[in-house]
Amino acid sequence: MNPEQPDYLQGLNPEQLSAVLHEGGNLLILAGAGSGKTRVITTKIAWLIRERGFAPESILAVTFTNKAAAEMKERACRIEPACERANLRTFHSFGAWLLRRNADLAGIDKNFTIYDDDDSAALVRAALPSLARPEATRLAHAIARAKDYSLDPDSPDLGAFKGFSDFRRCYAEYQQRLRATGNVDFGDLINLPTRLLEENEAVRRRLHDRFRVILVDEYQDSNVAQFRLLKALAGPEAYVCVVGDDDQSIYRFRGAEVQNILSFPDIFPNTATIRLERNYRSYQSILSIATSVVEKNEGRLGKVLRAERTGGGKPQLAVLANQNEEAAYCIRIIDKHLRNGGSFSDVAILYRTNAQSLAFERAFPPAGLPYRLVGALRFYEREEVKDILAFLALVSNRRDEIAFRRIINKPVRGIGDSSVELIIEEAFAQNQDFVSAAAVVKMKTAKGRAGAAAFTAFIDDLSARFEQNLESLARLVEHCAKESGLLEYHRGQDEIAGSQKVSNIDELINAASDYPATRDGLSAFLEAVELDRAMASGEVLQDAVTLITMHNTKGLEFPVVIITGMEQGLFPRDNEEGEELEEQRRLLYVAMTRAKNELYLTYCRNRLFRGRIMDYPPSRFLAELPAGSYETTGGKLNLAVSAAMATWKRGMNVYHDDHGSGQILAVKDAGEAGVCLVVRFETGRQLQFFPKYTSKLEVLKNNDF
DNA sequence: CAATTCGGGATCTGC
DNA sequence: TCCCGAATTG
Repeated sequence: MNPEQPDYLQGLNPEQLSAVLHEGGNLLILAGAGSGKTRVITTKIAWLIRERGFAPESILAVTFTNKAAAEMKERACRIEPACERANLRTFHSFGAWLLRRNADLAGIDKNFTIYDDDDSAALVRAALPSLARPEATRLAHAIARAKDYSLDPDSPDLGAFKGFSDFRRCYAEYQQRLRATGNVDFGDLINLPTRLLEENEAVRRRLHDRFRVILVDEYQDSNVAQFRLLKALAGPEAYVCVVGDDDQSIYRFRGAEVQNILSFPDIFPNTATIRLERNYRSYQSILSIATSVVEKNEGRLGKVLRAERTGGGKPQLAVLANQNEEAAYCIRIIDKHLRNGGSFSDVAILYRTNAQSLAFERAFPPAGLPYRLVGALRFYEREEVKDILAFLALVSNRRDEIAFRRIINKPVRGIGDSSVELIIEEAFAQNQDFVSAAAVVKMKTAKGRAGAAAFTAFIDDLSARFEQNLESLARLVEHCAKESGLLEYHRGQDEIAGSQKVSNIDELINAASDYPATRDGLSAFLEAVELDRAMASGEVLQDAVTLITMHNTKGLEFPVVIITGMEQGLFPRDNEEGEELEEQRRLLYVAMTRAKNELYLTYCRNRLFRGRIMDYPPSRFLAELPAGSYETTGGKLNLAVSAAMATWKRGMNVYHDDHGSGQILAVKDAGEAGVCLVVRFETGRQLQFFPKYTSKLEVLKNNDF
């Protein structure tokens, strides 16, 4: 330890210190889980400002989640308050920031709103009415992936996106329709700034001149489009530092490209590489079991994590009957933790899908457990929020087709599908916005006429209120909720369904109070809601258990972690093989390495799924864990079944020595006997087999699994 | 033409 | 269970 170093550099280990003090070329930090990378980044930002004289405004740090961005800002400001003025954002938030300031040059409306995946799918349906909904969703998904790879409709590489008869034309149609609305989707938030930088020298110079330091956290989850933006943004003078861990790459499904981290030193010359392999977070027993998971993967750089903390017990696996017992088990763990002097906020309950939170949300309040639900609001909860936002979006931009379609007849005002299409066509034909078109088009019924008049008058009234600038934004949003009739409408829905829509609207109104009642304030508010799904989800409880998806835990840590739902078919899903399966292993690795002191896993023998009780064998990941790496409570596990379930799947084509070709109709848990297969052969016969006892059955190669 | 009802089919992760 | 789309009724 060097006594001449400033206080905030004391306590860094040699690798961390060299990462903070590195200058000159570019820097790649390969940082294992819990190796203190956030500390390195925040310390580095503070050091650059304090010791190296960088203006805070010249520093850009991007992360992947809002939670991580907020935490980074808080920790950096704690060391050096001037960090408040540095640009610490998510990639998408940075893209939106850049586009708002250069909207004219990028060819879009300054008050653009951001289309999420649902909006994009709705736009695909509007542009291509012949598509059924599932197909439109798949197409929207494929377009989003193309944008992740920075591919335009005329890019020659689009051939990789198969599965649609005319993908190029559909993509082009979508893109044209999107530009007509004046709005952007998530992919545009990355690609439009890149294009602006690449094509406009003045903008490029200005930004190169401004950003002298660019840091990227969770770099293993960047996609090709983000890599290209980073390249375009980094001027010849810029210092680029990226931090990542290939074992924690968990967003391949949305275009993340591990190649970015491997090729970084080739693209950014004079790159030094520093590895952080000392883990300060978890006990060795937790690191060992986590490492044993990713060791099963083939394509990895490979690194050794060493625990700096000694002690700690073995991870526990609980075998439980169903999701209610699972919630009860979690309550017992939390109670025990509290009795030992811990607090609610020490505990996180992790799951693979958001739908799994429901059992905990039901079981916790009666047990007196406060909880905080992190991340995605479920769709039905968002419905009413999006309705209100659609009115506001229309005030912001009257060409917003999806917002218009969403609320033109909600609550019902006698304007049916055919009338809506009439208005849309009129708007396109006359090149005018949808609200004006609604005022002009002749409705076919008296009800429709009255409805359209009331609608346009209401939008005009809302717009006027923004111009007058008399009320706060929260009051304007409240006015909108009441006078649109949506509040009443959703109150009725609440009474029918017992839902919480009105209180969600109240939360939305509260969230608006942080923004000024101007058009720019409205745009900022809409952007924040779109980019931060957690924002409108309610007040932050002081001390509460965290309910969170495994994906959302990236970058977080908790003294006690319970990973729930270790069932084959849920985690991993049965169709996940190869690269996808490896990604799921990395996800489990991420989940396990969030735990500081105690790690629990739960497996439920059956689970309520789509209103039905379904049997599940244990996750194949449990079968992969070394025998002594954890302790089991609550019952014996039949891991033979999960291994067999991984081999035999419903729908597979099989061949039997005696009966010929056939297809698997069902795979049943047969306990000690492994699995029982129900097979229908081409001869029409339907028979059952136990693969454990016969070798006459084999999997045919022509399966899509 | 608009609004409601009923039956079949689906399944995640997130900026 | 929930949601979509076809079919039916007002």
